[in-house]
Amino acid sequence: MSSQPTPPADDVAAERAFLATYDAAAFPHPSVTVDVATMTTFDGALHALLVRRSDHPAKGRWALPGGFVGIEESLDGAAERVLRTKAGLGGIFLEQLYTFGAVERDPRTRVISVGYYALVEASRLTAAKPDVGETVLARIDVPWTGESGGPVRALDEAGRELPLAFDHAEILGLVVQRMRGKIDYAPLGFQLLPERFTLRQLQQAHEAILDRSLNKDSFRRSIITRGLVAATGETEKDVPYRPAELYRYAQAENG
Amino acid sequence: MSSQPTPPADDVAAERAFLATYDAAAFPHPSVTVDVATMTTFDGALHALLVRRSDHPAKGRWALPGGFVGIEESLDGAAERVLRTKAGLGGIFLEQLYTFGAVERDPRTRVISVGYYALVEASRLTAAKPDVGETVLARIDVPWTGESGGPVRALDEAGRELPLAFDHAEILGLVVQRMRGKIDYAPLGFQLLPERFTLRQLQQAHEAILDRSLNKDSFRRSIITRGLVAATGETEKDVPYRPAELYRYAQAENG
DNA sequence: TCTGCATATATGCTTCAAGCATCGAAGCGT
DNA sequence: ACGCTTCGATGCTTGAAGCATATATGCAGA
Repeated sequence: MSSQPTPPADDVAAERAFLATYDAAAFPHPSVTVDVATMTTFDGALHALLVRRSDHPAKGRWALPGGFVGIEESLDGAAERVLRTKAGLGGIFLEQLYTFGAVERDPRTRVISVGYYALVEASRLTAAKPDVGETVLARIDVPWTGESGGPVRALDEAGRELPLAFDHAEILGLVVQRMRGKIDYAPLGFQLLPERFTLRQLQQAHEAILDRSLNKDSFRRSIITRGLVAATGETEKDVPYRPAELYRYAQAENG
Repeated sequence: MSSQPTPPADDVAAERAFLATYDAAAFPHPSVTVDVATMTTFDGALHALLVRRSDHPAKGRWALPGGFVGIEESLDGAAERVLRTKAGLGGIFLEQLYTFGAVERDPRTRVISVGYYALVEASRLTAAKPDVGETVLARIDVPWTGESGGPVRALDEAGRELPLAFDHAEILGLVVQRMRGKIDYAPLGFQLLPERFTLRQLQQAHEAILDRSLNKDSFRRSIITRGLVAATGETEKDVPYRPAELYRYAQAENG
């Protein structure tokens, strides 16, 4: 805030003197990690990237990619680093979710975890090659119950439930809840689609997030009248029915 | 999550052995604090409790009450403790807001701050006696601009702008933004009023949060038809006009 | 080539909530 | 008794969403 008045010069000197003697390591601190839920949609459902833990604690269980926050690294920077190094992804939507601070959430020691979630189109996520052992794109099943979704389950392609490490089921539940609360007014759906998409694809992304079907005409009208999309004039190709027009995201030009 | 399968017995033994040798203090950690914005409404505006910093850094500036998170204390517990010890308040609405993790946000050392906000009725806040030096109930001015509010200013009763420490202006801006986004569907307004209140008082609380006037009839209809309030049969007293009926909050009974 | 099919896209009707104006009701003060 | 202020109800209008219907378009198969 550059509009704030500058303190008197002698206060500045006193502050400098204080800082020179401050001992940051004088008392025990909780550790801080970031955990990143990378979400995408396909087959009409939300999916998240999970990695199988190769070490204790929770060895063998499935977890969100995460890492400790460096001493000279911002939280956002740490989340970007985890996303880049553990999921092989960069330049995508990434937003802080919530911070989880229960004392016993990690059995090793006191760990506070700042949860993030990222959104990416499915083709980029399946093409990305994470360099961290065994991974899976798990279907995240959180039944629609109006407000705060139902129980959280992570399923593999065969429908088997994957056991999650730590409190990561809780984190994923909050990710889904946040996405459901936000998609009505924030352009989350576009982050899950390629640059050009049909309105049907956009609706399917919304339906996957919400876990409920939407009225087709109302959806189209709402998206178009709000000026969220612009027609490209092109149509989809190689479909066995009438091709739909391709649209692109048009960042709200209101006036 | 008790529904998860139990790992095999030998894995449990291996995990115990691992934990016995884990050294939590082996690498440098950022410190973690909580900062609590205690909000109330009166005179048609939002107000926040601020304390004047008596020590460096930022000596003399106004700050949100805060404190370091203990090694065996949850984040929510730390926020409750700060609220109790530094504002003299307990048993009120308290919710996590966002976590601020820029590297240079505190000049002492690396400090990550988990922001919380609390809501309380004005009479309880003015009656509470914080035991931490000089305090002020600052009017928080964030102009309504539709989406993400305007510039954040903290003003004393005379309208003078109070200089804020660290990134606390940013935190307060996010508090207001969160409250504005949430009040349409969450019962925030009731937290700012006594148990029994008139619909006019509730509307004034909403208007103070939003910094804009609301249509009286639409507001009444919306609140009543959503079943958010129940009439008590009593009316307000000692008013120089027709007394309005007193209502109380009725936690959404939908069926 | 013609026909059927699946989907896209446009149009109209109904329902419901919000904005807005009007009007009577209920207390208090002069 | 009268006027003032606010409460609280009623009705009208507008706009968005749900729903149904009708037409358009491209492909596949007879």
